[in-house]
Parts: sequence; C-alpha cells; structure tokens
Amino acid sequence: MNTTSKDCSITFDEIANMFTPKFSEVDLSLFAASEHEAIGLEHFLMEPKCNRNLIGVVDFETFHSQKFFDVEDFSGAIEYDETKHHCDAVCSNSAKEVREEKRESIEDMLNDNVFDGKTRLPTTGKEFGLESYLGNADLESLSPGFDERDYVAEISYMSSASVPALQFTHNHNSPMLNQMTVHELHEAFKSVFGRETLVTDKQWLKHRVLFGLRNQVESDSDLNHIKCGTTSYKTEDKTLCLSSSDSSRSAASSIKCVLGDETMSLDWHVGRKGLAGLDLQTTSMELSEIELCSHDGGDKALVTRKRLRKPPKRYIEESLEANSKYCKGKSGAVRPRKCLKEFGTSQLACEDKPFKGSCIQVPFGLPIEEGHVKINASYWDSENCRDDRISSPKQLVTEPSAAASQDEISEDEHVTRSIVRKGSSRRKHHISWTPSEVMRLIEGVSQCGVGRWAEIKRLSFPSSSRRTSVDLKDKWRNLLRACCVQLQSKRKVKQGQKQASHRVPESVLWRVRELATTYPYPRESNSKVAYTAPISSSFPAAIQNRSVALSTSV
DNA sequence: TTTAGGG
DNA sequence: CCCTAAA
Repeated sequence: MNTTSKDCSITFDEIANMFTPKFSEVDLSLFAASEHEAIGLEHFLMEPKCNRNLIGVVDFETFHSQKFFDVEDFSGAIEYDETKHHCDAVCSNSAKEVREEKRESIEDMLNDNVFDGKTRLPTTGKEFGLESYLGNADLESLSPGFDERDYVAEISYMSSASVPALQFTHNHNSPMLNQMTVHELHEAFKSVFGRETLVTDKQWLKHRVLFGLRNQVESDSDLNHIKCGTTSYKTEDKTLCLSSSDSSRSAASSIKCVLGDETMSLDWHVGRKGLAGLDLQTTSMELSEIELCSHDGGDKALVTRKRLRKPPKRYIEESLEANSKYCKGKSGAVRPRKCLKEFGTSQLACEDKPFKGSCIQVPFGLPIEEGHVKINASYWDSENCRDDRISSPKQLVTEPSAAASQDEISEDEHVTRSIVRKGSSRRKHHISWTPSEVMRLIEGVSQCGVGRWAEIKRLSFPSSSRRTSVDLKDKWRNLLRACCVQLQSKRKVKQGQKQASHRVPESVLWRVRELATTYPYPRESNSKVAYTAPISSSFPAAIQNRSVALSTSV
C-alpha cells in the first residue's frame, strides 16, 4: 500500500494514509491486487472531480484485481453487456444516490472481502459489473442516460476544467505522448474513444489516451474473456493485439513507445504478465510480486521475487491439527490411543504445560485438589461392599449404576463429564480411575502378579480401549505410592473425617500392600516393604482375610 | 509389543 | 498421563 502513496503524488497521500493501517492487518495476499491500484488510480483518478470518492475506487481496484481489467475495458469503451446492463439500472438513480450506494457497497465489500485477510479473486460478472460501474459512477457523477461506451468522454464533459491533481510517475515516460500538443492529444483521444473531450489538460489527455489505447487493445483481443466477467483475464499476445488494433494507428505507435519504454508502467507489466496465459489467480500473484519488486527495491528482477504464496501444506495441516485438537480437548472427547504418536511433539506442547502437577492421578489418601473429581467416602464404601460390583450413584458425576461388565461404557461417560468439569488446567486426556477399575487392577495383579500388565489387561480389562498395560502399570505404581503415603500420614497425623473421606479405603490399600509384598515391585516395593512390616500387625481382620485369600489364591 | 522407569 | 529406552 505504500505503493499507493508512491504512485499517486500529493493528492493521494492522504488516501494512502487512510489505507495504511488497514492493510497492515491484512495478509500479504492483498498485495496481489496492489498493482491495480496504480492502474485504477491512473485510470480514474485523473478525473479532476473524483478526488472525494477516490477511496472507494482505490480500494475496489486494489482488492479486486480481476475486476480491474473489466473496469478498464468498461471505461475504455468496450461493449460489455453485463456492464451495460448495470449501467442502465444504476443510471436511473440520481447521481447522489448512486454515490452513496456505491460508497456503501464498496465499504461492505472491503469489509467482507478484504479485511478478513482474503482477497476474493473469483467474482461474478454481475457483481463486478455493478461494482465497477458504481465506482465509476460515483467518480464521475454520471447523469442518467449515460452510456458506458461514452463513459470516458462523458467524464470529459462532466469534469471541470480544473487541472488534474494526480500525476503518475510511470506515465511520464511516454516520449511520443509527451511531445504531442494538446490538439494532437485531442486527436488521439478522439481516435481512441471516438469522441472529443473538452479537457485541455495535457497530462490528463495523455493518460486517457494511453489507457484508452490499452483498453482498446485488450478489448479487441480479449472481449470474450472480459465478457465472462468472472474469468481470468488472459491476453494472448499484446503485440498482436497492437497490430490488429486498427482503431487507432497513432495510438498503437504510442503504445509501442510505452511498451518499449524502460520505465514501463506497472500496468504494462501486468499486461505482459497476462500474456503468459496464466489464470487469474496466478496472474494476480505474479502481479503482486511485480508490484512489490518495482516499488520496494526498484530492481527488475521481477521473476525472482519470492512469491507470496499460500502457506505450505504442512503449515495448514498443523493448523488444522491444532484446531481440531483444541476442539477435542474442549469437548472432552477421549482421544484414541493411536493419535498419540501422530501428534507427537505438538501435543506435548499443548498438554504437558497446563498439566504440570495438577493432573496427576488422584492419589488415594491424598487431599484431592479443588478441581478434581471428588470421590467421597461413599464412592469407596459402595466399593467395599463387594468387590467389582461398584455402583456409586453418589459420585459427584452421577454415574448410573452399572454392572462391572458394563462400566466400561458408564465409566467413559463418567470420564467425559469429569474432564469437562475439570476445566482447562486439567490434563486433556486424563481419565480418572474408578473404584471398579482399581479393584479389577488389584484383582488382576493378585492373579497374574505384578509386572504382567499385558496379561492383566487381557484378563481384567478386556476390550477396554482406554486402559493400556502401561496405564495399569502406572496405576499400580501410583497405588503403591498412595498406599505408602496414606499409611504414613495416617500414622503421623491423626486427620479428621474430612481427609479420611478422600482416602482410598484401607481395605484397598491393604490389598495393595499385600500384593506388593507378594509381588515386589522394583524400588517402590523395597521402600514400602521395609515400611510395611511394622504396620502389618494392624491389619483389620476382615481385610486381612481377604488379602490373604487373594494373595494365596495365586 | 511389552515393560520399566523418568518426567 | 506421557514419553522413551530396552528387551
């Protein structure tokens, strides 16, 4: 957008400034159309009267690169049905109405299409026709009955005799036109547009002639393309067009001069680029590069300019991944295990950070954190009643009582809800161990022994997708730890009921201990065994019996 | 794949 | 719970 202020001297500075902040928010793809800005400005802004509404036009041209050409053609006296149609419709309104309308439409357009960071390249012919027309109408304060074919000439009539305020540096280098007198320019204008103009300003005439010529040339060869309105603006061969353009012989030569000029204006670059037959999208891309090149560095290495491409596939995938992950986490969905490896590091970044300690498996006997799912005594009381069959309607997360065989499902439900409750600070995929699971784990350990987690899983957690052997191992480790801690704390400090309610029932702990002694677990077992010895005397009879039964059953 | 162990 | 090394 800097280009705007550059290209358009003085008068446009203000406008450029107005744009600058907006553009900074948009992604670079916007530059795709920036070169048209210059064109559009050249084309329309030369008109003395148009300053006030320049913004709309500039924006429009800027961000609708495709349309630009059509606009050009339109003003260049091209038979454009679509445009005509709209012209007729719009012309029924008063000039002021049109102006307001156009203003609004352009603003909307900008808001909708530009500032969301995307330049909507594909546009329908109708859309374009209307918009472009409105843009022009506003500029020129068109009167009813206006015919698009006479558009340019009309501008001449309508415009005051004041000197065009805008000058464009890249148009100053047309030797031929520069040498022409006003009269000659008028002649040229006439030959190009088919009618005369009252404007006597040399610069204005020069620009008009240039653009008119160009439009003619392009329209001659590209009328079909233009008619589509939506389609790419493809030019076959500019040179051919020129020679075949008999509507203005002198103009043709002028164009040649321009083309041959070193300081060829950007729009000509555009035109040439278009020759390559690129489709519109590509073309606009190229154009943006050109624009950037010629204005930023001024170097001519147009081709080598780094493209402002869409983000690489990988980037997109990662973004999507992140988004979906985010959604998943929000909804508390249980992620399939498989995903773990696929998501790898990025997952780490997401999950490990917020986790940090707040998501550690609730250690039985330890005070449970605020946000955690609360397992009150009743939870375990019901558990204690008789082994596997836990149904604890009192759980905070009202889990429907279910048979042990079914609690996979009910537990899933429970877990899902738990996660939601836990909030964002919680680890995403934490699944609380239910009493039934713990009991089954203990059962499994008692039968298979510590360390045979895969087997335990097969026996006690069949078809459970969410408890892997690793999970069992971890849980067992945690149980041992909890057991140790709880017993220890129990000895040291006589805690009130409150804490007791959060504890894993001693029966469970005892069983764990029992099993631990039977199947020593590396490290933990050592320290624990050493520690357990003195306690064993305090075994509750009932539990002890059961523990013995369990341990001996293996 | 499973297990052990660190984080 | 996650991750990884080792078996």
